[in-house]
Amino acid sequence: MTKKNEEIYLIDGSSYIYRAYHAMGGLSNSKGFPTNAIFGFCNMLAKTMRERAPKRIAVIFDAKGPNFRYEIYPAYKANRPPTPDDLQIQIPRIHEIVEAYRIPSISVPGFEADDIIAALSRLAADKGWKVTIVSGDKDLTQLVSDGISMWDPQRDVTYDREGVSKKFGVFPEQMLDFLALVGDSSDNIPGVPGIGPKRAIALLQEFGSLEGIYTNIDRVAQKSVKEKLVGNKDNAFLSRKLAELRFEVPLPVQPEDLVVQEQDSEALREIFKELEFKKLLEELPARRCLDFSGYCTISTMEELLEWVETFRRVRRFAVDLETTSTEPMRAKLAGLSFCAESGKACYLPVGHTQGSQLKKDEVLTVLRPVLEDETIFKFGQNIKYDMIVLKREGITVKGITCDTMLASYLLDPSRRGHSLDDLAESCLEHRTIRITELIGTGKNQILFSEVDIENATKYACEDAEVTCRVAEILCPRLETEGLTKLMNEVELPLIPVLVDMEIAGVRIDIPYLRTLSEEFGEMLKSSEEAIYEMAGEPFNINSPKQLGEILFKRLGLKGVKKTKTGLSTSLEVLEELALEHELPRLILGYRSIYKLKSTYVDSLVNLVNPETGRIHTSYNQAVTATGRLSSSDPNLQNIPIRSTEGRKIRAAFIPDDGYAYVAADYSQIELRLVAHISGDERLKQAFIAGEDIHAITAADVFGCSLAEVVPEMRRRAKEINFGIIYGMGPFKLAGRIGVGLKMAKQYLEDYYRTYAGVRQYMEEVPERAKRDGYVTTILGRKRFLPDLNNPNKIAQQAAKRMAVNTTIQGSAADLMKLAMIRVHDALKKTGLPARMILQVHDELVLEVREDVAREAQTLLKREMEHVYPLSIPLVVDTAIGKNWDEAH
DNA sequence: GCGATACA
DNA sequence: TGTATCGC
Repeated sequence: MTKKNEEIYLIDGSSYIYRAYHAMGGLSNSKGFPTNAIFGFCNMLAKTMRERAPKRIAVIFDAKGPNFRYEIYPAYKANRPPTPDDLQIQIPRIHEIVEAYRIPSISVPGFEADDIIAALSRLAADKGWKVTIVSGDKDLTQLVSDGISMWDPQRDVTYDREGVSKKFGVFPEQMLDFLALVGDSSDNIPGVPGIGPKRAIALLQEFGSLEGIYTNIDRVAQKSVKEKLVGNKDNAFLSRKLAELRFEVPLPVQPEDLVVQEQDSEALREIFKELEFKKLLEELPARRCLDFSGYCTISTMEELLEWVETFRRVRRFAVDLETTSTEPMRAKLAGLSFCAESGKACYLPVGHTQGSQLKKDEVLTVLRPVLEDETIFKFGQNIKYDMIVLKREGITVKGITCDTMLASYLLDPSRRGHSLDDLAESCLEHRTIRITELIGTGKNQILFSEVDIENATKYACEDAEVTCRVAEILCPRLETEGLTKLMNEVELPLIPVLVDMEIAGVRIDIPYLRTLSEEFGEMLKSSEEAIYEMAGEPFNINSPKQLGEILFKRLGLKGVKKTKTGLSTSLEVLEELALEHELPRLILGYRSIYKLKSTYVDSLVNLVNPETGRIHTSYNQAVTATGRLSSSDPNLQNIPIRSTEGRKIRAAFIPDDGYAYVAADYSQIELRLVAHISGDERLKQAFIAGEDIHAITAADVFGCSLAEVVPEMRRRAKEINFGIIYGMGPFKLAGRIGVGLKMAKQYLEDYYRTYAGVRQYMEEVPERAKRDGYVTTILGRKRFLPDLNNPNKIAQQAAKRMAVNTTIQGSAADLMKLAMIRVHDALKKTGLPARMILQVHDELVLEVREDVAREAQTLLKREMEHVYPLSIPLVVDTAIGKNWDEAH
């Protein structure tokens, strides 16, 4: 009896494992457990389940041990190296995952997965079922027929009879003969040596089959081909036997039994969590474990006063604002939510377009004393945002004792994603209501103030409750990890500093930028013309694809360098190519100008806030793995520092009328920290003596006196010093200073001989980190480096460099943050008409009323230099100017 | 040596 | 979603 409309999916498990393993190198979770094969396999499986949702399905694996092919041909797969360890340990997890999906899995001793698939697909096809083989392996296309097709979810292509022919040039029934001729080096199947895919296709198209070829062997025109075929007839037929799939497999199950059951989502959640498969976790059915019944909307003054009483009584609560924008300087307040104890939360709408609400001003008047009372503790998630919005409403929030985003960041700065949604998932195993569920996405997005109050209440109360609960989990964790002090003395006190900086913003010289835009535009135009001229046709220079066409096809330059999705056109490659052709040099110039023009010159104007007339760069405190701040809109860290173009952009940052800039930057803070932390006496002495450190290094490395150091020697020494900080290898160093590899090695050797303390330090840091699992900075900031135990040597080396570099960069970041807090305090105490407006790299910039510029300069230098007691002096260079460039 | 942001 | 360029 044939059943219509029945279908079955047969997944070629083993081949996906190998494919994933080889396609993705180095993937592992934060504990260093390799996950590349599992990841690739899971994605394939998840995609199949998501898009096809088959009722009948099985994953087929190779069985352990030999199979019949070895008996026919002992050398079968002989050249295949044994399964690598880091793949082997992934395999049990893959089986667990298949089990958790409740998908039947099959393997049969003595047979390969391909044979089992062959047998099953024939059985199912005979019943009239539609069979889909899930695989990317061309060997299996020999099974494709009317009822059997093959699908590769990775490339998302389906092969039916025509598809196979189109892709491989032969029909499914010829595939076996094709394989017999071509062989398979990875399985050590010989085929006919000298016959490649092209020739095999031609032969099969002409003679139909292997037998056809050999019965008509005299008609093979090319003599050499004929000789090869004749000489290797046995090989050809042996190869066919090896590639031929067996249908008579003793199957442990029948196709009818291969029914998928409901997946065990909890088991999958556990596994994905451990492996850190974020996207797959996200795809699991949401688990919403918070109870909304204790949530309420505040719509009367009585209710509000009652809540305020509660805040005064319990003396700690979580706050969260709902607004109309993610940019705090543009956001309009829609409402506030609070949570003082788990299970209970309230939403206080003040700016919704519909529904009855209390008046914002009255509400804020009632809330102000509580929010500004520093003895009543507040928790928040990225509370800097809320503080900016509230400060614009005239309220200075005090008493922040926990920011869940920062807590999460301190606990694991390399983790990406410290959003409330992430924390709810990882700390509470709760899937929060997503903002897009309320306001939609893209063009149809509405403002939060337009959301109806009932839904807004659920959303906002949930956020407040999650913040409260997460704070209760993360704060004790900070304590046990020894991070509380860093939190209380650095990260939390830094928040009000950043709040003031972001609110202050910076003035931009718009007319100047317009002329600069024209100037850069002219440069681009002429550069563009020259490029088109040289290329012979106009094209989109910014498209790496089109550029690649021109460079490598049209001009025939050899794109021997890097690839991934085509040939690379990176700086490195273009510089190499510049030796042979002028065009790459022009492209390089074009690119740098274009980037500056588009990301700074033209976009700075768009960032100007219409209300304040200034730009309000946002400083992110929870992004970098080393502890540095990052900035966006605009990203100040990326403005070229030395080039004329970069300086022109900095000149667009100007102080208010009657004000000046005072800029201060730490001189050599990283090398100084190397001296301090490593305790290397010679390096310390150099800094204590206050000498030019690069010149001293030059004298030490090149074995001469300080007076004999010429500029070129100093330049090389400078590169060596950089190399030390960034963990540069001798090869890279050689490239940078333009000497041979041997010479660079010698330099490093000489350096380490002179500064033995530095060498010891650079060796000890990764060792200790390997023991502890993390490195620490001068103020105890941690960064976990699981890759120190990664069997992948490349990843391990990288982690070693990060270990050293993080202690240096991270310590510098610690001190800079401390300095910002000190300077901010000092300015407040002295009441100087000055405010901090920029922080970038190792530099701080104040906007100061002109008449007190010198005073501010002295204060800035003093506070920064005495930020923290060290065994070497910190030196800060300062300058005053009428724009940011001048202040150098 | 990689990171962070921005653009295609 | 991926790649490049600036930075440290």
